[in-house]
Amino acid sequence: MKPFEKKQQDDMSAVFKALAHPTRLWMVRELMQSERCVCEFVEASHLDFSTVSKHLSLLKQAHLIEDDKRGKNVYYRLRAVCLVSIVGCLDDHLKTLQAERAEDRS
Amino acid sequence: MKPFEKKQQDDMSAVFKALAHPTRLWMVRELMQSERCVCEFVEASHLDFSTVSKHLSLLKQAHLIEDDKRGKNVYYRLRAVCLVSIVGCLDDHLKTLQAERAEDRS
DNA sequence: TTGTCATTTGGCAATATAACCAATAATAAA
DNA sequence: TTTATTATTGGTTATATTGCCAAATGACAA
Repeated sequence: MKPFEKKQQDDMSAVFKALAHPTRLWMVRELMQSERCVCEFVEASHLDFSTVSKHLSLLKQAHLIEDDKRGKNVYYRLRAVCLVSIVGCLDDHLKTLQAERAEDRS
Repeated sequence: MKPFEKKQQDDMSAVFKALAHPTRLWMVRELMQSERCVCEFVEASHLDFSTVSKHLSLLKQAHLIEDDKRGKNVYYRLRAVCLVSIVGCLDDHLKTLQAERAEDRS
């Protein structure tokens, strides 16, 4: 594998790693609706401010979201548009699996 | 969040977790080409048989691949067709980012 | 049956991740 | 300026993940 491909591979692993936590996946889904500030995530999740901030910064490092400070607040929004189709794709896949399991039981 | 949504969320996290390791991502890419038996992965990766087997079983648990034993060998193949578009999508996204960085440097 | 090959499973040590608290930074309001 | 608010960073502990080795399984061959 060429170094370029290797890097691409590692970058993509980082993307999946970023999405591999229920909290971060929930955050991405929220951002698919509209931008949110850190405090909104804190309020809705009942997690510590520091925990939320670290989750967001991980998503940012993976180039999936971006932030911008306005007034006292930091607002995050989706950067990788392809997330919408990826999550949609997997929702369908999981629904199909569930239907198959229901089928097997009947 | 309803219990059903919660489960869907956790299932999807499991999918991303399964994809979040360079070795497993490589395996998925290989399986996008054609089915492979465990020993082919072992040979190509220089990892221990047990390590390879565990990676594959993790992908299987996430319902992304399926296996079938023929003779002495166990063959794995892609189960989640949507992986092709997901990986393609992210390849494009990462290429775009790289192009942007090249742009910034010039 | 006995042996051999391909794979899986259990166990262990090294490393990575997640959550909290405390401390710090940056901005806005008083 | 001082204080309050919002967010990030550093540190610690608990938990999860990864990779290897050794042992167990399962199917075919002799």
